[in-house]
Amino acid sequence: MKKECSTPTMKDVAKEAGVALGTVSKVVNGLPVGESYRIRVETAIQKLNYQVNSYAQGLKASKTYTVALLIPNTFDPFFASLTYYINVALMKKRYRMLLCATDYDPRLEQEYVTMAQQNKVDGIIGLTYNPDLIVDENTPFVAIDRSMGSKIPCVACDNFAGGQLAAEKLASLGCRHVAFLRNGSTLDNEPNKRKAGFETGCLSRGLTYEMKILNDGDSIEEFEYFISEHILEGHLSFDGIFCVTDRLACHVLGMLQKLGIRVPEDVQLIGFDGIRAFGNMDYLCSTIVQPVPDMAEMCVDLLLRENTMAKPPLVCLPVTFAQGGTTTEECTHTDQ
Amino acid sequence: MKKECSTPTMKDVAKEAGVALGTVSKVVNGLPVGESYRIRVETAIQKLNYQVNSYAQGLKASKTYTVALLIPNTFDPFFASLTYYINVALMKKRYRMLLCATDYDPRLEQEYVTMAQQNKVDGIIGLTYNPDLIVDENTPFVAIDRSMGSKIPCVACDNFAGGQLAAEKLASLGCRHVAFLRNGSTLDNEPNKRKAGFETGCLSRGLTYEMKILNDGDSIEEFEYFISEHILEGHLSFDGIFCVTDRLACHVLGMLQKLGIRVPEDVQLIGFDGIRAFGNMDYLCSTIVQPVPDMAEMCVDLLLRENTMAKPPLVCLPVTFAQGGTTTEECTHTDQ
DNA sequence: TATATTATATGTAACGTTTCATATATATAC
DNA sequence: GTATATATATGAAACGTTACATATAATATA
Repeated sequence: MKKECSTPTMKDVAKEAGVALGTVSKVVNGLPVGESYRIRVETAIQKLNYQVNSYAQGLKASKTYTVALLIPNTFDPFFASLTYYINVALMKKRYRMLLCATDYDPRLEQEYVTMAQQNKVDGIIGLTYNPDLIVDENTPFVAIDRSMGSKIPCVACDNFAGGQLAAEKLASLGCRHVAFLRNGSTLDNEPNKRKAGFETGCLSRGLTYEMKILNDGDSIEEFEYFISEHILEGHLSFDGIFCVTDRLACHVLGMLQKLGIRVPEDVQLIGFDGIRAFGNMDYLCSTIVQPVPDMAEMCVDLLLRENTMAKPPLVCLPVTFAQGGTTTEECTHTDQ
Repeated sequence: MKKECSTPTMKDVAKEAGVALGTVSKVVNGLPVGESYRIRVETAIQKLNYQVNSYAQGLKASKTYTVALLIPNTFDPFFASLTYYINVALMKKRYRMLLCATDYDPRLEQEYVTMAQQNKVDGIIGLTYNPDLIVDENTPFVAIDRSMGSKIPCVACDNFAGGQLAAEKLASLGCRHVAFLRNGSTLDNEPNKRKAGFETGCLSRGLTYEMKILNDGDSIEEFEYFISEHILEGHLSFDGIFCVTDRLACHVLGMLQKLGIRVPEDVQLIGFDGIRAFGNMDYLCSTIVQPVPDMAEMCVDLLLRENTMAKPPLVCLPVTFAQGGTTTEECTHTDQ
């Protein structure tokens, strides 16, 4: 009668049902209300096709059931997988997810954090690269792969153990002299522990090793020079390579093939992350697998934890090795 | 003095600056206001670290600067890329994005639509599989890859032309007898026009062809039987294959290699989508590339168009061919 | 100097909920 | 039949904004 086009409000429902505003609110929120009232309200809701306005709810309750996810992008398979599983974990708890693709841009990261806070999100999960990121004290924040002080919990896989595992795997496959290749962010983040873990593993298994670390901005072709320099009479001076990511491992695989070096016959290659072609097919390379679904669940749990129990500053989840064709099958009995 | 812990509101800023509420609002929204007032308000905002509450704004304006994206998941590279570029396009217009991963579940799709509407989003972009999806009349909706009636615009690449292009490419590479392989959803959606386009292309270039179409639930292994059945004396009876997606093409590539058939020497293989390893590296296979960034931009443009100009029911964006190693290099002069 | 005209700040109502104190109806006891 | 206790519905206030009608100050005109 009054306003035809706009969406109906609780007031409209109340009028239609001939009850008070508060009664409608109770019905909508499942609070106890007389049977006859409930029915009248429910039919009115049906008739008007009423839906609650969660912005009004959010304003009143200052609880919005929304969480922001800051992540560089969604096309990197690791980020894509994390995004998906965090979305699922949030949905399971009836939370919505605001996606914020930051493209590794510290300025954009800060902008998104500010925006998220204005949006009164109930929390932020962030895989960020801005060492000076300012997050408001009373917006819960969970970091992925980066420690941001003792107040902010960080979720990561056990990167150190992963590095160790890679070394041990190479050792048990018969490698003697190995290499570690790393590129990407040089910030002090959790994935950088892969190097320390790998060194520790090499030492404990008697492997000698060398390293090639690229800084931000260095061309990935540097790895090709590095590899070429280690070819003597058609042979590579090392017999195993551990790359800091599967992404790098795939690059390196291409370089090795171009140089006529066979994988895994001439050199064993292990990556890190557990990337599969299309998400459910074979691993792209032999790899240390991050438990992405568990990490996602853990982020959400930590973020939305109600109890005041102190949140752990770092949660490391276990990694596993997966055979992906760039290492030989393990022979358990012979020690060549 | 009063409430220490809670976030400051406009009222607090007004009190701090000694001005009226409306003046603060004007400053925040960049409306004209006396210079001395502006300075006083801005310093107060700085001092209190005030941030607008966009839930209050949303309630008042019934405009939330939020758009929901419904997509099956983010780990499929095509979806991941779409998600990223839509996020970027929205951000460019200062819109936020609510990510809704539906896992192809029609029930979940409907649930997300309802949720999005309650959330008073300004619009929904959806790549959905529920033929009966109910979307409220006054929530703008843009579909990707599926026509949902004349009222709802649909954005897609030119799938028909893509099919044609694949056929023409195979023809110009010297193929005589080709095959079309399709799996995935059998709903009436835009990508299914690839088949018709391919047939048209084959006919116009004098190629004979056969098809193998799998229905929902059929095992992908069926393609392996199909291929095996067409091997006579170690030779495949066709010399070109067009797969409905790169994903399928990669599967088929594996099958062919397993069967000892060389690609592209024995058979040329073309996929569809334009998937690259890790988003910025080589194409996984020779492919018809969808213009994902343009499609993303178009979705956002159509969704947020202010003018009342009738929205086109279907927008097809041009595709291109990309060489990805599963076809031979084109020899422009000889016609073998 | 007094008046008309403009420009700009003020403060209140409204957006659609939830909550809580109040009012009403129902049942129980005397 | 009245008084008391209990249960449940009611409606106003509040959440933090924006917009508009009103009030105030500043400027131009006579």
